[in-house]
Amino acid sequence: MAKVDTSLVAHLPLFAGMTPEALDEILREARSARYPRNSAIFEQGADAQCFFLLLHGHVRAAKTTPAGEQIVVRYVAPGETFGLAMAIGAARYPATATAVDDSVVLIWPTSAWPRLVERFPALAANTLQTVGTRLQESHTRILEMSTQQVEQRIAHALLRLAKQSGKKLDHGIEIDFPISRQDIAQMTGTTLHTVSRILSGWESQGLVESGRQRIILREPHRIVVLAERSADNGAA
Amino acid sequence: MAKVDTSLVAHLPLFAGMTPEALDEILREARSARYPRNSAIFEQGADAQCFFLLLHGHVRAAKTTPAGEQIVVRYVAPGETFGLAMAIGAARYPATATAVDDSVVLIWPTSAWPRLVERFPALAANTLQTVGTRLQESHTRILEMSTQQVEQRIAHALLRLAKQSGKKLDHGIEIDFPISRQDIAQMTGTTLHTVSRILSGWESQGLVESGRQRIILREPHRIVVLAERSADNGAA
DNA sequence: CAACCAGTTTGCGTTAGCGCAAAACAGGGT
DNA sequence: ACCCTGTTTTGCGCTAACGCAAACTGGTTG
Repeated sequence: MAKVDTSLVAHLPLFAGMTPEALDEILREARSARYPRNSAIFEQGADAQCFFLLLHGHVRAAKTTPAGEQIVVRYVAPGETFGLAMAIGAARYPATATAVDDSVVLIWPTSAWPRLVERFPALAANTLQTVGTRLQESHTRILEMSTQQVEQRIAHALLRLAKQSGKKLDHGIEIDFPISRQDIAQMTGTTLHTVSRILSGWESQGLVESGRQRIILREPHRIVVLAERSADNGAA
Repeated sequence: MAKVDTSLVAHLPLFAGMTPEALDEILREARSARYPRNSAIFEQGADAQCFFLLLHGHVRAAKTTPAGEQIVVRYVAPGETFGLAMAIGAARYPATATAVDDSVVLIWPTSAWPRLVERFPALAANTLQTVGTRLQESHTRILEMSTQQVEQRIAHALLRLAKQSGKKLDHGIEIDFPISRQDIAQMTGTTLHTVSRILSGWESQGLVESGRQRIILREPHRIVVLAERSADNGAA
């Protein structure tokens, strides 16, 4: 089994407050794997045999309705865990995970979780922290969907992506993984048509520069203004 | 300090897998309090000095935007915990909690949490389970808001309330705490006007019976049909 | 018992955003 | 270099739901 360098992951929230020996012991139970761009990591409904830690790349977690409509639950950035079905006592994955870029992950068998938690209680505490934060973010998203209109939601979504996975450019920030209009629509609860129209509008105002699965925020500050503008204080 | 009967709470998920002695020790750190109907338990943004376990009554957790709009995050039923800001490492409550009915709660000081978790690791594991479940429910809600129309969302919301806090009647199920049209609107991301219109419609079809802060589902099965109907297979 | 008040109902005009359809576009593979 | 496929753009009509305004209801209070 390939050895994982502890120094690369020691600083992650998941391992906060752990001794190097503990970390070493935990990592010994993991294997690593590479997923090429656009490959499935696991499918919604499959039994949750493993949980994951993303080392490199980007992963999209999406949920599908019986009718086949999808929403993006979140984009996973390097250093984050995903596929934690066992944390909530679920036997099956509640969402589908896809590598949107060539990705490298650490993989633990779900069966190892109880033992690891027993031996390293900090693991449960740290995971609780993470899951709690995600719950908050979820609530914020619900709040936005309930109270803001589409343009503002898209602005927020892009700013969040920029913060989480933005690559600083000379002038602007680029979302550094492939993302389509459709994906943004599924993050914000709208349609790809509406997203396209809005981004076109922004592009003609010089706020963004975008193309095939590529988005650069040229004027982040002005986008923040859009995001925070309430329903009535529209354009002058 | 009033003594709490362990047998009343021993079966709760929060205390799963704990010895009676452990439970006793945990309960010794708690005090109990009573909140009359419509009284505030804590406010969004206040520092999170305590966390709570609801024994009797019902509590509404709501989040407010800077602009003053509200959404209902969830209704807390007896046996559930709330105000777990410390679980996610937040210093302040992310939402406001209000007793919607005369309620009795157990209260622990947030400061006791680290010690309790260290002494009883199962506490963290159980809480993780709970928070994880709530995260899933959140995602389901986002999915619904993205893909379903208002009538279906309201149907789902009422069915959920009925399941969580429904009182079985001879014919039908009554939501057994006061809930207004406005509240339902804030749960489903719509306006009280729209909720009122839809409930009026249902009432004239005999699906529900409702009045001032009171709702009885008379035909739960037919409401399930409404909830599951996809966008296109409308009325015959 | 009357006045009040919070919650509810309903009508009506408006509109943000959807849905369909079709065209333009951009890569990647052979 | 060319085709093929997946993505993006844009036009146009439509409608679900909003927003405002006004009337109504039933429980509570002085």
